[in-house]
Amino acid sequence: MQDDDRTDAGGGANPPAGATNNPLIAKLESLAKLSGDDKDVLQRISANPQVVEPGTALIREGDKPDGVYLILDGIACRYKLRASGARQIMAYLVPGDYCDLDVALLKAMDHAIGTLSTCHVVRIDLDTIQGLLDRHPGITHALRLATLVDEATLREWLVNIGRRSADERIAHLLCELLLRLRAVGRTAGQGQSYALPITQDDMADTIGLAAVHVNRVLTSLQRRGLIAFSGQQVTILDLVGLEAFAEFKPNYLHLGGRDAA
Amino acid sequence: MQDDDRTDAGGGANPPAGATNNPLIAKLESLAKLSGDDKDVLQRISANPQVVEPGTALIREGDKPDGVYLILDGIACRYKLRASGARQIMAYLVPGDYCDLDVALLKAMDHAIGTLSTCHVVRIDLDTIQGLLDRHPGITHALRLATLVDEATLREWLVNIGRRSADERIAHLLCELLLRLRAVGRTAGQGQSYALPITQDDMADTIGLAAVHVNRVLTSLQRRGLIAFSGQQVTILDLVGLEAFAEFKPNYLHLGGRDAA
DNA sequence: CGGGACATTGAATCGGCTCAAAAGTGGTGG
DNA sequence: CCACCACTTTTGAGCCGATTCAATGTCCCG
Repeated sequence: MQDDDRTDAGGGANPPAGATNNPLIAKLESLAKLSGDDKDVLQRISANPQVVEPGTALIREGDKPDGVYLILDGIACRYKLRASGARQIMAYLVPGDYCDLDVALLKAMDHAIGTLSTCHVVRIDLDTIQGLLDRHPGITHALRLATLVDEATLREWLVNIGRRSADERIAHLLCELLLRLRAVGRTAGQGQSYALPITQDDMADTIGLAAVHVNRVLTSLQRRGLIAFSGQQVTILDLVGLEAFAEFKPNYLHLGGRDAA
Repeated sequence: MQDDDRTDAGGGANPPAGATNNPLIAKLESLAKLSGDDKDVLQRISANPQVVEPGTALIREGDKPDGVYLILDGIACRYKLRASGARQIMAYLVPGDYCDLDVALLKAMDHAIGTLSTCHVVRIDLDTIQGLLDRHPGITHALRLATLVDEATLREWLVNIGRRSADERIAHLLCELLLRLRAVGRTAGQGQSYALPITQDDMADTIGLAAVHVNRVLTSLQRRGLIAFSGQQVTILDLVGLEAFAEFKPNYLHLGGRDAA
């Protein structure tokens, strides 16, 4: 939809002042040092993204994966479907995220990947990836770190669903998204707000709740003055309060600077 | 406690007929081919395990990890604690499993690892690991596959907690454990039963339920003739029925042979 | 202006929780 | 060998958070 608006909005609060607009570079730089050459290569890879409609499957369960998708704009996700049609979303792919560097080692995907919003996506074939890993140790290292963070995030989501109340779960998710989007320069305002182009249904399938209840919780969080919505733009009005409420500890994101190790 | 009894019990139904008793070798062989030399090296690494009491922390959240723990007997787990004391277990480490090959890349652990039962454990230092990765490509490949399976398992647990009922969750967990323990030769009977040396409290913290309710569900699954308990030995009486009930699809374990890819 | 997707609100229900107590179970020391 | 203790399992009763079902409201788009 209005992705071009968002590009402007992102200009407000990019964290490493004067960073690229390239979310992959920004993400990897938040985890490790990259050389100028590394960045050039990554920039070249991100050229000419294709635009994908919301609700498009990029990879289906059972497929033998033959490439990697890099998200440059929008939100995609990993998910599984039950026979009943119930869906569980297991990860969000925000700008700078990519899927399954080395899943090519496996014979078949055990889950699907699809877009939640309109997305700008680049497909990178295996040879390109391999070349990258062979010739750019700095990138390789950063990508490995990123993989570890993905795993840590997955674990935190398990804690979220398993041991937090509905209100806490949503608060936690909103905190996480703020930090992740900040790291790739996709926040607006004073770095307190961001576009969240997903439906309440999507959010429900993310945190193991029913959509109706997600609605009630969001309403309640707004009434308490913790967050505000205007359309699909979320603003965290009281980050400290929201983090405390959700018992959010950002350590699992392993962000280089600001918050803990 | 009676870990020596268990060693005997395991002798009943090792899957690749005439396999080693070494669970790490068995596990890796279920994922990839290993040379004789590879197996020798792994066998040597597994020598002289130390015995660890139930409820011992092997690694604490915040620690800077300096080695890898390999489980040879018993069950350990990854977990996080909330301020309230609530615990979420995020993974089981059964014989042949190990923790965090390359977590040394990170500055601090974002979760803890501890034993649930008495365990036989080997600590492998980073140099040994590095030597293994440098000199044994076959092992390296198998270890990478194992890491992917760990991730896939974590995703399936998220689906389990997020989108299955209490009964289905427990049924699913019991199915998964049967297959995992079979793959490392730790089942007894006709490969339908195994030792599950954990409390109902542990299980509750694993699947996001209260211990009392775990008890009721276990009782109910027994009444329905799907499983049987004798002490801490579980027997899956009707695997087909249990899998159907839990909607268990073993594809995410990526086991080489028997069940799908 | 009409249709479709999404959000919002209400009412009733239910799955799983909390609290509480009783009944094993195994280990320990006298 | 028995009594005792701590831990775990089992069972009951009542409650509450989240669900389902259903209706209404809102916005966007053709």
